[in-house]
Amino acid sequence: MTDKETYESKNFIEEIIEEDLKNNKHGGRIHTRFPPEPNGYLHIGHTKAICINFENAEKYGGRTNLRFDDTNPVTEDTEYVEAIKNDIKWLGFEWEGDALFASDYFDKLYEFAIDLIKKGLAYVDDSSAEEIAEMKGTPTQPGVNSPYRTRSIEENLDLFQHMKEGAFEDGAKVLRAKIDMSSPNMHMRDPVLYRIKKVTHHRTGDKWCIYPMYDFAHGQSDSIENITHSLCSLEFRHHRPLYDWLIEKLEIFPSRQIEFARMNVAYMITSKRKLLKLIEDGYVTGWDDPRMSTLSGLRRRGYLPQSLRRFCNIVGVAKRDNVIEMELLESVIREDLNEVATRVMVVQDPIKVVIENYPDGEQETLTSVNNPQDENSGTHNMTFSREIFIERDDFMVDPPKKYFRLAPDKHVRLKGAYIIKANRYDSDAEGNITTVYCEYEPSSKSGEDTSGIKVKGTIHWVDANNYEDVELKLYDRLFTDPTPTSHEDKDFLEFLNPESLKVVPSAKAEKYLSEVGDSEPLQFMRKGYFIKDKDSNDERLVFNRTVTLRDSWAKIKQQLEKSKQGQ
RNA sequence: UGACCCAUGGUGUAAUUGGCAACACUACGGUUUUUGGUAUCGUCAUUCUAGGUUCGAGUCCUAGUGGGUCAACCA
Repeated sequence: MTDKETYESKNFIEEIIEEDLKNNKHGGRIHTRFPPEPNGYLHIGHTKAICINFENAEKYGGRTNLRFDDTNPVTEDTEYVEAIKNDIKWLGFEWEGDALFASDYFDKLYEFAIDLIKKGLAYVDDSSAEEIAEMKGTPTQPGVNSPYRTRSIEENLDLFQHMKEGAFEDGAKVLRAKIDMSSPNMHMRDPVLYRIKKVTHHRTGDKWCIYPMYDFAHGQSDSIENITHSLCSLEFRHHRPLYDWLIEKLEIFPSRQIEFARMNVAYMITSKRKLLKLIEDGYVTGWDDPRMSTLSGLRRRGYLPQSLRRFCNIVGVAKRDNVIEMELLESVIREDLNEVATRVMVVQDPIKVVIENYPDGEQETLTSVNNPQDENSGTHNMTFSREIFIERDDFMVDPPKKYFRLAPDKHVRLKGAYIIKANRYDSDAEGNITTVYCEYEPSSKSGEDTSGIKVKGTIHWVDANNYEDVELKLYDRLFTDPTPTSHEDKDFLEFLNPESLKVVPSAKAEKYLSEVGDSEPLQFMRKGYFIKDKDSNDERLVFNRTVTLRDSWAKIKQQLEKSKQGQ
């Protein structure tokens, strides 16, 4: 065994951690954190951040805190706190101790601010937001010092205390760090540390009327919690010098910020503001609409938590912008569902088949394997009789050569039952097939076939004398463009897919479907993976399509149609 | 017209740190199959460009090009 064979490739974060471990930095302790703001639901993009933080800690024997970054009471709410906790648990992660809140540190943060003022490194600015923006300059032009920048420490201390006590109106004053108004990094141009907001906070109530900004709360919270590796996305790169500056000046625990590229998935959006817009304007039914990129949406859609985690691991971690193809996500979920889904037969668009040589009034019971991938999955029963439903797609009057399904004078196997042959059919005034008349081969029963008939196709079916009507929700991508929010000249709503949801009000399902559990993964054979929806009740069963099965016939069909047009 | 980050197949990541560009997905073509599913085999790259260092460069250096980020009292 050589080094070559034992070598395992590491991403850049793992390399940093292993280097730190090697140097016994922080005594070999690894402590990460996931810091969501409770102002919306978690989405697929967060999943990557969650996995990176929790899995790296787990891998290197460390811990991970869950800390809510709740420093802006205007947009935050406890409803989101509960939803976020629920989603993280669903993914299978356990955070260290109780959930933490940046708002737990408001007292400490206030002391930090006083410390900074006393060190002559922060000042109270009376300028308006517009004036501050004006004085800040632009990325290509240096800013200018605020006239209030030279206030004495005593005056700053006094003013800041009065800010805290509510002596000033919202926006009248802010506390700023005194750094460098000509820095090429805009975040170092005397960033605002505290602002006045006379707003009730979801946890601290009316105790405070000044609230710290992100830059004065996040890194400090990391430090207070002794976080060793603060893993965040690339857009915070420019904040890092400020993150480090504050830690240095405050002389507190030196957490280290490391940035990675956030994950983008084609045809999905992850802007909380835009997701909220979809809900508010009624394009979707809520945060948990199965078309949403939210974890609650994906869960309702039938995605498995381990699939999402595996997806994030396959995608990897790096520092370049990326858009992951949806096909990869679908491949991962199909792979997992294939292993566990119970197979059932459901006809979505039925036509009736009458088996003329099968005795009228008779019914037999056949067994159906629950999952051919799993020997221990068992079987369930289904009935067969003279009249059955098959899929409209599975019969063609004048089929092309490559069509392996039912057609006049052609044989096909009914999955788990008999071989049948079509003799004739009825159609309505518009030419739609209404009934196909067939004969079956009694010696071809599934598992004991002595007929010797070779068939190329096997189709699914449901006993027309014993079935359950169910509602199906067939979901497709929510947008027609892979990156709907990337167009400067067009609003993302212009790319909404009008066919993102198709409802099948009464599909014909085998009876067994009424017995399946709420979160039992299902495969509707030859159609796709489904999961029972929470809208199901005693009168009506509703199923969401998680993802279709791969469909190579659809491709062949498309090619046939194309070549037909070409002629 | 500033600073910072990034650049390897259609997509996303690798390349044991300077030594035969690999894996997965997609696409295409086979095999198997009582799901046109699953499984399985095969095909698809002169590493953004130009110089340089070196016996040897995807990797190091220089310049360019392209993409991204930063100017909220948001996080």
